[in-house]
This record gives sequence, C-alpha cells and structure tokens, in this order.
Amino acid sequence: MVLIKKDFYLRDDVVAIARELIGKLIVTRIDGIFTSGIILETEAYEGVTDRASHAYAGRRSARTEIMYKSGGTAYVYLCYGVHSLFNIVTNHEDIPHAVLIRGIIPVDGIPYMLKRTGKKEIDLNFSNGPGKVSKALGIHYSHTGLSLLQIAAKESQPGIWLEDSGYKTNPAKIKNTPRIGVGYAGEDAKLHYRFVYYP
DNA sequence: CATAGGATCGCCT
DNA sequence: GGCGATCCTATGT
Repeated sequence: MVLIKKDFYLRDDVVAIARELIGKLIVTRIDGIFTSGIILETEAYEGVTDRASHAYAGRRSARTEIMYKSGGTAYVYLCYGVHSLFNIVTNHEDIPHAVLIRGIIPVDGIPYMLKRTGKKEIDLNFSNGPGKVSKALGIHYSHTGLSLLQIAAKESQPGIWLEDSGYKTNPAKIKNTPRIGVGYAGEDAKLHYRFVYYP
C-alpha cells in the first residue's frame, strides 16, 4: 500500500488532480471498520473564480473555511439536509480548490458497506453518486477538516486517506463532461470539470 | 429572527 | 419523470 502524499494535493491544477484521482483507492477507518473503494468519478471545483464553488469570490463561512486549508484535507458538508458529500481540498493554504468524489467501486469491507447502505449486493449503481459514496464508506459531515495525509493509527479516531492502488486505468476511457447539479453557475456550469470512468 | 434553497437519493406513479 | 425527506447555511429584515 502506497499512501498518497501531500505533494499530490498541493498542485495548482485542480482539474488535473481530479482526472488523476480516477483509479486511486480511498480508504476509511471509521468506527474501527476498514472499508475502501476505487475512485471512478470526480469533479473539480476551482475556488474563487468558479461560480459552482462554495468558495466563489472568496466567500468564507464556518462551513467553507475548511476549503481554505492546505491540500490533503477532507471537506465534508451536508447536502439537501440528507447527504454528506466528501471532497478533497487541494492546493496551498488560502487557495480553496476541491475535488468532489462522486463514484467508487467497493473493494475492501464490502459486507460492512452493504450493511451501511441496506443493500443486498454490489451492482453498478451501488456507489455512483456522492451521497452513496459517503454512506458506503461511513463518512459523515462531522468528519470535515480531517487530514488525509496519514493512515489511521488509532481504533478510536476516524481516519480517511488515499492510496495508489496499482489499478490501471485506460486514459482513453476516462470521460470528461460538465458537472452535475450546478445549473446555477451560469457559464461555469459548462466547464468540463467532471471525470467518469467506466471499466 | 425568518426563510429559501441546495455539488442528492430513492420511492412512487 | 416527479416529489418528499430533512437540516444546515446564507441572506435578508
């Protein structure tokens, strides 16, 4: 297992990071349970210049403050009062870039993921949406602000991190499309900042 | 203080 | 394809 280190997250090009996250392994250790999955779908949110971003025009609040932390931090927030959406903060401190993880294919701890989601089996729709990803991995909006830069050592503490899985993606099969659900963002809704991989 | 609305999902028709 | 769930956040008075 190869932990993805800080330098990966600190780069300027959040769109390139979103593309490169396809095929990486996201691992959680929450309530003492290990679960993981290969990332299949991401979206880049390009900070202060991006109308679709919570940090557009430099907006700050108790919630979005996390986006201004340095790369390799978890930004998790509640959407529609129901779903915890998991994002990875990128770039240096005070540059509020982030990548939303929208889809995974489960790898480790599948019985626990089935239990968390109330499903009977893994199918193609099992975690093809950001709310479902968090539910399967046990991520809650209270986990916002966690560092992704170390493997969880303590039973009692929640941990989230990423690894190079060795999973080989075919770059030609990575689709690049506009983002989902950002119609309010005007021209920025047209940006091709979403990446989807169908193995 | 009040209120509208959201980077969604699953169930219903 | 439509809608309700469910609650935090931002914005306005």
